[in-house]
Amino acid sequence: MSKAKSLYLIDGSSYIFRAYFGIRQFLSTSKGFPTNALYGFINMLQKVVKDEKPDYLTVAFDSKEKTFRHKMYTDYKANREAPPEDLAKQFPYFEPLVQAYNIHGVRVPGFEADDIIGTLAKKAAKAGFRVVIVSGDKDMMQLIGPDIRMLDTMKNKWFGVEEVEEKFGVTPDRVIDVMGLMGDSSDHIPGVKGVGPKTASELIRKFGSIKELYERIDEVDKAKLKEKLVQDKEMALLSRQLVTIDTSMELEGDLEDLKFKSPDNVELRKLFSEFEFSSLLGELEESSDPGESSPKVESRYEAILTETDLERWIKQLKKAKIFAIDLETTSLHPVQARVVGISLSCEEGVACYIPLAHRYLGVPDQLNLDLVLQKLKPLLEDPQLKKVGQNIKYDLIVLRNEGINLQGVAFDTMLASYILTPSGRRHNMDDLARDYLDHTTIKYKEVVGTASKEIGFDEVDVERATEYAAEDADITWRLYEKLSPLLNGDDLKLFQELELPLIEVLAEMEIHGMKLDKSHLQNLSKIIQKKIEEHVKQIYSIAGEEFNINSPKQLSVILFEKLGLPTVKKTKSGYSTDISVLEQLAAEHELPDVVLAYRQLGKLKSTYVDALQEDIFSKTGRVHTSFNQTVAATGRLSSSNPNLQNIPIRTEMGREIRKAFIAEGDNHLLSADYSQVELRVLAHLSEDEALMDAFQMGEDIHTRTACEIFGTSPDRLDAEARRMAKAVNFGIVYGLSAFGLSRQLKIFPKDAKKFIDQYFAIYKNVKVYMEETVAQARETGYTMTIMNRKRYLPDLKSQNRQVRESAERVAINSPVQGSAADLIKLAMIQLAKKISKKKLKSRMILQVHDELVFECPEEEEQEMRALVKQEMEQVLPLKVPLVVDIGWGKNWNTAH
DNA sequence: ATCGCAACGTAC
DNA sequence: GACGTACGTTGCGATC
Repeated sequence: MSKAKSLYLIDGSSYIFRAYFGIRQFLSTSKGFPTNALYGFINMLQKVVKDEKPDYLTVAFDSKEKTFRHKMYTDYKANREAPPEDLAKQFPYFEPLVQAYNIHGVRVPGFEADDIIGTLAKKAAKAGFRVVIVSGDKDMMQLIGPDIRMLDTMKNKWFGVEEVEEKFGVTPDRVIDVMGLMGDSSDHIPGVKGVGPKTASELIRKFGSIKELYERIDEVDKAKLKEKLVQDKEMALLSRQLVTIDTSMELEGDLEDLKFKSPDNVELRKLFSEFEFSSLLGELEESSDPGESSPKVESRYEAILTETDLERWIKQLKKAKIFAIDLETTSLHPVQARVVGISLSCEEGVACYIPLAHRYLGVPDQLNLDLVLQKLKPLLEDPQLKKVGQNIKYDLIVLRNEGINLQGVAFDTMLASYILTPSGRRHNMDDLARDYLDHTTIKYKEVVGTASKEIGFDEVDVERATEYAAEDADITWRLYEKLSPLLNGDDLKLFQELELPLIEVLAEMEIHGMKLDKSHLQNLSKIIQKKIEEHVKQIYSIAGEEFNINSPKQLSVILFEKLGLPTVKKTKSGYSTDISVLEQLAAEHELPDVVLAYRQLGKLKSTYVDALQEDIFSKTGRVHTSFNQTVAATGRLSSSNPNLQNIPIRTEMGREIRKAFIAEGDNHLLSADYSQVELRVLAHLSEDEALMDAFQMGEDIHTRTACEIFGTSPDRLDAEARRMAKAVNFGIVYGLSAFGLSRQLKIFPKDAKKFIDQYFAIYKNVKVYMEETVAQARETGYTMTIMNRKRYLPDLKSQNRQVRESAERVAINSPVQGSAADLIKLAMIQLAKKISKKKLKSRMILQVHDELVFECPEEEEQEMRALVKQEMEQVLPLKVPLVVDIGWGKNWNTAH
């Protein structure tokens, strides 16, 4: 332990930008003042103060004026865009903040933070300090030496002489020469054109410096390179000067001024409350409690390589009754993943990693996979021993492949976070650890290697794998301890009664998968390809030239420049060519219709015919989607890899694609879908007499609405009127506007408004309900579903009308969409239970929001028809009946 | 080569 | 700008 006093030099300006761009979540005060950069900056400061306990500390800021570098080179930092407005607003508060921490802040006109830091670093190192530069900027690496190191708090990375040599291939004092040659695009430093980091480093290693390089330029053997170097000689010399940090500035005062005292809590409290940082305020109160400061958690991670150690852990876990588990595997796709290692934790800061299938030269002796699984199996299958995981559905599926039926799943940190805050944040472990534990995790990418050469986890060094994997279990455990007290009341009920039991149901569905008829898809591909080629020919001939029809940009040129068609709608970067635009243009020219036909076929072919085949497991001929439980803000599920929730159905060709979704062997598919479930939910929630009546009488809701709006009887109703009423019915749930409806129906906004007014005149309480829902959400901050699923909508208070109105539509839609999601999820759990209890061979295989698909043996048809209908319709007693339509067939098209 | 975003289109 | 919730493909510019 060195006794030298430590000096930490923080690169303030760079951190302000990094904090702003690093915190994706938009933070603001209730008045809408942005605070995300301030928050990130404070986090960094706290981290340095708490973790590093510096003896001396200063924050350096860039000069507000142009610096001496601008005078040397007018283009310096020329491609820096002006800071975003949100960020600029926060600028004035950083210096007061630093002051409140009782930290000496420095800003010198005409100089950058780098120069201040460089000057202080050299001075302090000379005076015997241990210096740490807190920054992420590679420019700073030229300053590193035996007594000067660099810390990047955001990446939790330390840089010493060795790390610099690793990065630049040269010692720190030669970094400026390397950078002079390679330039720095972010600061608009040119360097030598065509010379990148690799070449630059090689050259400096050979010649020692730029000066030497040009003196011995004839020794450069590659002619091209030599030419480039000669051409840009001046630029190289100038660039070197530009990247050179000034270490001999005249600074007022002396090092003793930088001594770190304790923060001025009164000032800090003022600022934190002004920024509305309630969690920071809370910490402030805690820390000012004398004698109660909790020590930082020391983590103890170990790799398990002997049976003795394994037994010791098994004993611990049994004693704990609940533990966190996390698997490392060979694949992101759980159905084909094999276990590489298992990590476990049942105490904060303590975790183990059991490497099982690491394979690389010199790998230490690992415990046998089967042996370990056999030893752990009784624990994992014991429902009394509770398990905690982060996205534990994944681990459940992988373990199932290894013959283990995980029981006793009591907590999923990802799911808990989703219940608490379904939207506006990510639920992955890295983000959760950062936000709830203020801990920066080791990133998976950092372990499996850099972009270009990524290795499998089984090739990762056991020591490194342990650091990473054990941390995952530790963090999962700590998140469990943090989140479980936050999850209470309605949230806890929803979690325990709906989302947790659903995990296993979804896992079974994913494991089972759905059979696809590959040869049918291959045939379709050929047929569609032919049609596409015909369309392409026709399009080229009409356009008079060949171009990429898939490129909206190129298509725009043809439509709007060459053919001179009128522009209808703009996108961010040009003119829109989407479906509504092309339909409108079809009246003026023959091309748009062909493009529309081409687009439709192209979409179907690329996404649903060709790409889908890639997802078929060749062994079984089945696809295994992932049902994500923590993505949709309303509580719906989502499906990916492949997405089976948006398989076409509306067009003839779409239905052809559905025919490729088949049942295995003699089995059949049973499809059960809720009829008008969202409108029924709306009737229930609003208790609107007319709407409830329509459903209670078993009427066709679109026909009923049409008759009411147009004042006719069902037998005299024309199809057109019913179509419009249908659009109104659908639109209502989304919070539609007269303008939106008019565009959809291609009628005048005036007429659309009439329809909407008519609608609300009939369904009076629907309007009342919507207004009340928005008002209540504004009051409480969130909307709620039938099962008390919350969705927070801070934008309801936005000053920006557009933002606010959008939030209001969300407030109207979320309870309806979310309640429908609750209903079907509950039905899924109950159905799965019944199917298992009755020992049926039928399997639930898909959920598409209001539809469930089962794969059934023929002899179970009658029983399944009755069971599914019964369970879905009676899932919860609503004020209107729920109706389920059942279909049966060999493929999804005929079953639906 | 790889990444990230925009535009578009499919479903409910 | 104007109607909610998702995911995947393609093009294309930026980055390495």
